[in-house]
Amino acid sequence: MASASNLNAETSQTLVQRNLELESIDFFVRLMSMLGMPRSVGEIYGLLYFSPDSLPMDQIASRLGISIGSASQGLRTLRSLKAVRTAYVAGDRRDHYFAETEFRRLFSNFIKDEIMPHLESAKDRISRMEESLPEELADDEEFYKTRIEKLRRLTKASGRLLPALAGLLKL
Amino acid sequence: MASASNLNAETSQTLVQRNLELESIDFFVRLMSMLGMPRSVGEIYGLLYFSPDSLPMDQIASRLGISIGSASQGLRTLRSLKAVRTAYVAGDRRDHYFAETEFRRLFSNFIKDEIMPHLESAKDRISRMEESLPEELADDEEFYKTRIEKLRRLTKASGRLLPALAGLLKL
DNA sequence: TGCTAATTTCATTTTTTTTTGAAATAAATG
DNA sequence: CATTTATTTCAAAAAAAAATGAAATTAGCA
Repeated sequence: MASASNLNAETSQTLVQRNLELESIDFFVRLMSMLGMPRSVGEIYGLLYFSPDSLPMDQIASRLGISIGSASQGLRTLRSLKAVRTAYVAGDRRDHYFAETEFRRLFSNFIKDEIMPHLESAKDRISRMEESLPEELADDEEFYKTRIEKLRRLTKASGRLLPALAGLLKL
Repeated sequence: MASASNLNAETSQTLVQRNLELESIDFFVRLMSMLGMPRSVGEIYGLLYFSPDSLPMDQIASRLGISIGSASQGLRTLRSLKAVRTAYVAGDRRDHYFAETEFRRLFSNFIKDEIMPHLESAKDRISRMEESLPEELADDEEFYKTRIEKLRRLTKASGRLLPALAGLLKL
């Protein structure tokens, strides 16, 4: 029953495989939570990362012991980050998910979707600060100008650096 | 009363200054929350960032409308990141806080304190995976080996890249 | 088209995180 | 050294985030 693979992929799994799966889930739960993602998202990705076969949502949910609601939401998040994709499996009308494992691309999607929008709105906020300033602040004027300028440099540098980051990721 | 500065720094503030302060608080609350810091921490830093005078804890709390408990906790966090420092003010036994504004250094502290420890433990977890593997996985063996190797490369690259990041931050 | 299985949505519940406030501690002044 | 002021700590309350589960929707199949 060990390695004949997926005649009945829904049930057979060696202990070694299960152990890896658990480590993987643990690994990605932590990683994702550093990136501000909920536990369930990390669990799902961790499960799929070490799954040789793609898995339908209901199996993801039952293997992880989470609700199908959570699974659906989590998969939506992962899909939007392009961290999972779906595969057709003949004779099964369920969607089958597998992990996208090119971290470079994942990262760059994450930066584009989750970080850059914030940076954009930060720019606006800084502009508003600058506009609010030009009254007559006399002695303190320099202080405020300097601080605003610092923020501007910070956002500018981040806006350049972060997208470049994924490119530097030589994996 | 406008610009004579701090004879009575506890109370006098122009509208322009108050407006900047609010924008700054808003700005840093968002930024900090992206980095997983609680609201109060962002508020405190935002307040101090545009404060020409250093401020004692009780004033920070009352200006922000937060409890002194929160202020104490938040300042502890900021201190540990070296994002604020204290200044002596003659004839006042309270500690007076001001914002450290060198973002490059702040960043590198953040990476060192909040990210690198996780990366370290990730390495261990990957080693454990590798050790658990070397039974006989036959056909699937390659799959698992590849995936583990990918994780190793990811953590290795991150461990190099992240600390270097602060250096690249030319502000 | 009608039926059934798969998936999504979302109000409610649960869990986790953050804040509060008051008691404990520490530190400075007279 | 006693008293007052400043700060920390931490149990309890409040707020925020995430998960659940059941109803609604969608999509495939006969």
